[in-house]
Amino acid sequence: MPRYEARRIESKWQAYWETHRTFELNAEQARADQEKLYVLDMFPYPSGEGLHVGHPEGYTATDIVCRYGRMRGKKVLHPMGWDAFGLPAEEYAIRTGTHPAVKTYENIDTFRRQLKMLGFSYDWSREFSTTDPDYYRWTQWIFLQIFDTWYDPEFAWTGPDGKSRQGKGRPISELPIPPDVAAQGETAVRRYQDKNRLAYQHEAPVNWCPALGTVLANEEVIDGKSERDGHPVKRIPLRQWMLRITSYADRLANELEELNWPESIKLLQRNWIGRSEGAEVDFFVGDKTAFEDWKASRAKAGFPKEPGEDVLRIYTTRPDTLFGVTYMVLSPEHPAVDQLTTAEHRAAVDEYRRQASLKSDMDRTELAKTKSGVLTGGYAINPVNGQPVPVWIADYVLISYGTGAIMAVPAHDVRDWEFAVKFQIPITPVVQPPANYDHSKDERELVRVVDGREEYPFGGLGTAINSGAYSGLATMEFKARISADLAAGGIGKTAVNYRLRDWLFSRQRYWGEPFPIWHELDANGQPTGLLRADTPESLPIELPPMADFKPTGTPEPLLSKAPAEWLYKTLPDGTRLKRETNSMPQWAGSCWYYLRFIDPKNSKTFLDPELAREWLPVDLYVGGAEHAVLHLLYSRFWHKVLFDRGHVGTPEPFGRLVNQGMILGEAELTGYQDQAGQFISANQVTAGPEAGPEFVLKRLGTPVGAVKLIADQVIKQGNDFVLAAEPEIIVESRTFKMSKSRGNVINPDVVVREYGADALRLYEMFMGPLEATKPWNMSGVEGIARFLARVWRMIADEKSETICLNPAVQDIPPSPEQLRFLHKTIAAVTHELDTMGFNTAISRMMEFVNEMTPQEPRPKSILSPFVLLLSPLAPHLGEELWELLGHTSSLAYEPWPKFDSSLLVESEVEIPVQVMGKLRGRVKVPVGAEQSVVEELARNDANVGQFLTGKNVVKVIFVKDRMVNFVVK
RNA sequence: GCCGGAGUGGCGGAAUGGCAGACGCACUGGAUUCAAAAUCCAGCGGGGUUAACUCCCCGUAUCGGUUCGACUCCGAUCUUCGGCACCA
Repeated sequence: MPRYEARRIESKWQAYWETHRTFELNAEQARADQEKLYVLDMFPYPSGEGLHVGHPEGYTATDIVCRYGRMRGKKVLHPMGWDAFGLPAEEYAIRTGTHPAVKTYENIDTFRRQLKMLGFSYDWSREFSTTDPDYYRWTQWIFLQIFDTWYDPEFAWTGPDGKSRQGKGRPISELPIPPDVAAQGETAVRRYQDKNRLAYQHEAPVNWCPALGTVLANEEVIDGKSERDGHPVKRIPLRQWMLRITSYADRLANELEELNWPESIKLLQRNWIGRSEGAEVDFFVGDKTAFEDWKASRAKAGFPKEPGEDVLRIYTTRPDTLFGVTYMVLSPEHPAVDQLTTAEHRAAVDEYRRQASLKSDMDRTELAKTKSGVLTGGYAINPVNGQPVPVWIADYVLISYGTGAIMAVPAHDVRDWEFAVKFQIPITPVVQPPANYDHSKDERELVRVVDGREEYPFGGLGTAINSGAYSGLATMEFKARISADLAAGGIGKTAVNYRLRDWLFSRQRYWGEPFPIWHELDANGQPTGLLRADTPESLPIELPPMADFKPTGTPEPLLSKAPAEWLYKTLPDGTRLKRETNSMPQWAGSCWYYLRFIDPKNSKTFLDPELAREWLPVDLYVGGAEHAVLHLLYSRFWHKVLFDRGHVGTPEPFGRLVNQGMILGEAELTGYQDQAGQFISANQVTAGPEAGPEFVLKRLGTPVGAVKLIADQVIKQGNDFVLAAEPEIIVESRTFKMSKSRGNVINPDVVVREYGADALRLYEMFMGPLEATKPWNMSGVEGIARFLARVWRMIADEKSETICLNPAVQDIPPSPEQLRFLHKTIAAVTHELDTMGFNTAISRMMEFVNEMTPQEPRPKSILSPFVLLLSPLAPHLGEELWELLGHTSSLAYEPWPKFDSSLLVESEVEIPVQVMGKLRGRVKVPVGAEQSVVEELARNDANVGQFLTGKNVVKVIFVKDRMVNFVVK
């Protein structure tokens, strides 16, 4: 009575693949002369919750591509590993006292078991975790490479990819040392080098999260709260490690061009990098007579690299509005604030700066609606017209962007306008808008009425007015002209800025990679600021044994509690050294794992160059869009440094990127009731205030209860769902992200137990396009399980006691129709797999089964190729049926079925007949029939004739084998 | 606010300029069964019409346009999801 038994079949073939090492790519195969296919999943963080249904979505897609690739004769690299450093394991350690490694490797075991249960064709011999010392040894090694590199923006060169570039990461030993630095001796040279490295230390306000006991990157802070768990974040100054990703900003933006990535992701990255072109301009600080001298000296000496104490350097994208400057703003943290502040304003300035320093990013965002600031009392001189302008400080200017100082042109910048209106600063228009200009929404909101006339800020392009000799120029021309004039006068220069900031690379946690860096100590045990790097031979720097993982409660890193023998050492020359006690962020390990998979066991180098040439770049990379910027930008950055330093030969790590869409929970119907139990339409209800009732009436704010409804209680009316019993009441129908709190999480273990791994795989692929967000539906899984059972019965005998072929399956020649149907299916499925159209590939196979199952007898020669088509998607069932059809070895490397296009040609085709573009009939014609033949037949069609009689056919549109259309008058 | 994606039956979706709704789910009716499950068969956007699955009208968020012909291309609007949000 063997029905389709997923569990029996799946465990049998999983054991088979494991013992036969079916999917391992050994050293010889890796170098074989075959087309390569490197397919990579974004490796998971092995959380304590285990696998989520979102994981198998991408993993199934890549598995299908790999299995299909093998059958197409490619050598396939398909690895899996674990991104296992990070907070949850450490938090668990804090709670329980268990070492993070213990919990981490436990979780990994669970994940591995779950993934194997789904039958993915990973080469498990390549598995590693980012927490393995054998792995993070090389993470540290790459850090040392970055530390050993400086960026030379002028350097023109041709890379191993044959492309010419300007700008290169070069060894620090090649950094030119300015003579004045060299003259100061070796220590000065070392400090100069340290300042120029791609990995450098920097004291800056950071996002300190007391609850997590760590500093977070800007990217990890959302609305002033930690991205993970939403703990509050404060800004405090701290010495941190930074990676100079901004040096690569242009290349990271420009080289997106050649990648086969979704355009939306490329755009996201470009916006994140946020390149802006403008000019830096120096405003002289001093009196008017000194100003003329300064101008003269600048005209001679040119624009200096560092601004010096006698000027305020600003960045602007609109140098053409210089004549409209009516004030300047420094960010509260700007170093020149002290010097500029007059005695009269000292107290107010100090208070404002104190307030600003206390403000978290969240407070700043909340208060963004109103501008704030205070006068310093200082003045600077506008270089284009010699006018002194007052200098303010305000927190709408950020220290981390541009020069931390702006020239304010209220007439042409909405923020400056708002500020100027509030503080009654003059507004001088210097750009005339085009005649037909419509103000933007932003601009209209800021309208003010002066002498009965409406005035608006204007941020667009126009014609210069009130701008001295430049008046009358168009904005773009003005910009170019004045930039050149400023440069000639040594007062300004063109400059580029990025929204992207350098990458804050240190964390204060235990469970991360230690830095391979030492700090030199002076006689008092204080750091001198000089650094020593560990040698590559001394790697890995393993995490010290520790029993207490409680945060220090201060920004002092947890590793500062490490044993002294780990923390300190003395060099033969007597220099005392202390280890860097920060650890690397979780991104570090995931920045380069795709490289290690190519050569995971190598103990001599992080990646054999020959293998790198063979396998890079990754051909297909699949994962969630949540990594659209951070991980993908960081990885690309590291890869480019390794490229510049000659360690990899491709400029980009991931050739093709596909983002799988999110899987949402099952759709939920919600009705709303007031306190009396009376139903209320969903459009009257809105989310309640924070810490109040969850839902309230829109108009009255009174609390409203939500009840879950079942499908029978609801009907569709127009665009709304309404109560069947009270059709005037609109109910809400929507889907939500899966979350523990909502209780709509689907556990893949349960699905596999109930329906089998093949059913789960197939269902996730059948739900819709891979990239789309789509809701889960358990009866859809049942439908897929039914399909698999139908496939089983098409080939296997369900009535027999033993597992054997269905008696209808026979060694007979196929009929021409069967053969054509098979070849149509092969052609369609092949095309769908090539374009990753898995949902439609499955539809085609369903059609095949619907067509073949009723037929008896069924020729084996038709069913065998079908099993091959099915096998990448449902590999367990595929193998089982393949065996049943008399084959003795795995189908994993069986050649993919070819289709004969001559068999696809039908002799007759039915084509639609349209009159004025409306379908009025169909005619059957031989394939390739000429217009005259088809037209004749079409005119004779009774129904078509009805629409032609009494009309004048003015034109006939004919597309061979597709359609015919009569245009009549 | 800005940027990007998406709106097609009760639901997931298919069709990317040429027969709208493939395939699946749900539902309805029937067969089988003592009964049920499973399975099999049929129907399934709305309205009208016919002796006839006959034919007609409407229909892919809304409004307008291009075209012999538009779910598909263009313009505007609405809704929704995602990202960014004082970046000078």
